[in-house]
Amino acid sequence: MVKIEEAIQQKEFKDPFNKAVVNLLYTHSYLVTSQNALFKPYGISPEQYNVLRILRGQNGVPTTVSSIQDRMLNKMSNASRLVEKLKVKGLVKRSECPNDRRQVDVLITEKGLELLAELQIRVEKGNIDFVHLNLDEVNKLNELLDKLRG
Amino acid sequence: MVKIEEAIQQKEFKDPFNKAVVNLLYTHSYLVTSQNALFKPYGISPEQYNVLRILRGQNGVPTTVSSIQDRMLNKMSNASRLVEKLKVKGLVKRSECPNDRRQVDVLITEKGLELLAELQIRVEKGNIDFVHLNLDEVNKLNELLDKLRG
DNA sequence: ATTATATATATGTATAGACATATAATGTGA
DNA sequence: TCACATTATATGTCTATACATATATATAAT
Repeated sequence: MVKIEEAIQQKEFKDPFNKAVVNLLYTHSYLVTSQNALFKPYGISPEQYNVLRILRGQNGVPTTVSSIQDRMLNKMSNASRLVEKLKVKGLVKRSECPNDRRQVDVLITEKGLELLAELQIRVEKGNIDFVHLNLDEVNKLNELLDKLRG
Repeated sequence: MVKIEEAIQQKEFKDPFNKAVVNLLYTHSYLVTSQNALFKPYGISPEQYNVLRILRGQNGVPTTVSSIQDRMLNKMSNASRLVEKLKVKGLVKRSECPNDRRQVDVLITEKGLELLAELQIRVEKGNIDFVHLNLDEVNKLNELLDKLRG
């Protein structure tokens, strides 16, 4: 186990709260770097994968762009552009919403579902490998992260 | 306290390990968004702030670009370009290393130290506010994050 | 000394995040 | 109806991440 102090060669932190923020940023980078290696061969980014996951969760019910935005892991991201990229790859379909022409209905395609299914196996297996905690510890971590955000 | 399931409207996760990865990505976004509001008025990004912090930690001893890279929170980042941006703002100085002309010595300037000092007060205060945990909990979180990375 | 290899830094390019603004459609109140 | 605010989506721009590659210098091998 490499403590955060060693990992970034910083002797000490102002307090454990500031240390936790740095630790979280650093651990985030560790996870994302690990995940990127998985996504690379599939020509899709983690963020695009996440959008596909959201769409599949709808079970065939079309979703608007703003609804995707609300459910994204990063609220500051840009659902409109991600959907556009997925459309270019043929992984989603976009259609004008009939009752409100401002809205856009988004649906995952068969091709999207197939790619997602294949990717998901690897991502879920990878995530277990990346997290070097036992079951009690990972449950505790989830609890602390939920509480952290207030 | 908002559980991750509510926050991103996902009913359940494959297992607590996959939940933890998603929880970490989401909590990271929460922290970064909170921090950005602090940095905005100073015309500097969190990443540039982090480079300044690394440089100050050297106490006047010049640091090479690759040494900065090693100590960054995100190892995939680009120290060369961040240093260039800080130089344009007059916050760091770059000079060719005499004993190895491939290397570049980087030093924080007076202006950089002043900006860092002013920012640091706000960032450190902010970090305490953002992390809604008590002392025992935050210590436990640090322990779990260190262990998570293996 | 010459060639090959390794290292330090810089640069090119694509995607995403952060944030402001534009555009179009809808809803609301006078 | 008309003016005005609101909402949904798209777009523009800058910074950072991710990763490949270029360039210069240093080191090692022959």
